[in-house]
Amino acid sequence: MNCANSVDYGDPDPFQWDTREDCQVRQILDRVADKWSLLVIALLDSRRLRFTELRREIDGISQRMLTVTLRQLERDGLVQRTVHPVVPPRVEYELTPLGGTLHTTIRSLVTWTEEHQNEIAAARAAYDEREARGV
Amino acid sequence: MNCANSVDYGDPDPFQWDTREDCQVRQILDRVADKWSLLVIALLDSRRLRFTELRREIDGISQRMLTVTLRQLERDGLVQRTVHPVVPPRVEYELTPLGGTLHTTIRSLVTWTEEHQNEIAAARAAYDEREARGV
DNA sequence: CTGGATCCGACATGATACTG
DNA sequence: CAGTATCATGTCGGATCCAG
Repeated sequence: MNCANSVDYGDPDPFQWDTREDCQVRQILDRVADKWSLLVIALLDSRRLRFTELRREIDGISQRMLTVTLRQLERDGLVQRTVHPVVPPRVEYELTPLGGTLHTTIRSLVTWTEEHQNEIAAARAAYDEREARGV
Repeated sequence: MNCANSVDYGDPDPFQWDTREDCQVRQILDRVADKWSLLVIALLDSRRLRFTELRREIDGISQRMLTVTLRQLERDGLVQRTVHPVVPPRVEYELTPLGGTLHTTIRSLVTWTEEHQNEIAAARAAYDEREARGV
């Protein structure tokens, strides 16, 4: 990880990654790999969605968490928020160009999960089975 | 999302994803996109690392969380745990073939973050600046 | 060295009520 | 409709101690 944020402690690991806590890359990873952020970004593909539409699409998200998540994504320049000065208010969210590049990556993560969910389920079952016999 | 886990409620969204809470894909996403899991998988690239080595590489992780994370990854069939019956104990962790496929995807997420960290930092600064003026 | 078990506090999140 | 504010809570995760 090329980490702009932390001083050089020396002793780089063989993969050139900075796994230190104050590393900016790690902080951003926590943000974009967040449970709700992931879903919002994956949903907003070239669509503009209203607040309520997003809320309806993402089952289980509370109003508060949707608000918080959208604010963070907006702050990070990944999502564009557009307020239409009408009544009742109409606010639309869409990916910025930067957000679009992240969308691709996150999509591949979702795709990986879709493609391998059965293997994972099988691995879990096998593990639990071994576990049960062991105990 | 092709979701093996939940019944069909009808009304699929235009992108064919299942964003319901009981969706298996969402549960797996939460797991693999977890803060610590991400780092462990990203670090274990064709290397076998011992528990203590991992702990040293991942700054800020507690013993407990490393143990918990590794157990989850092992259960999901992403990480192989090898115990050498020596004293003191020697336990090594490495990616399974399945874990290797995930490694690639996660690496691309890390790479994205590395490449765009400056844009994000700039976006944050701009947002905070606007915020400060607004208030 | 590699954990398991326990305790406990902090923070993230949910629920609810209210507002422009 | 799209939030904000407040309060309640429960989970995550750190610290610590112990064991094989």
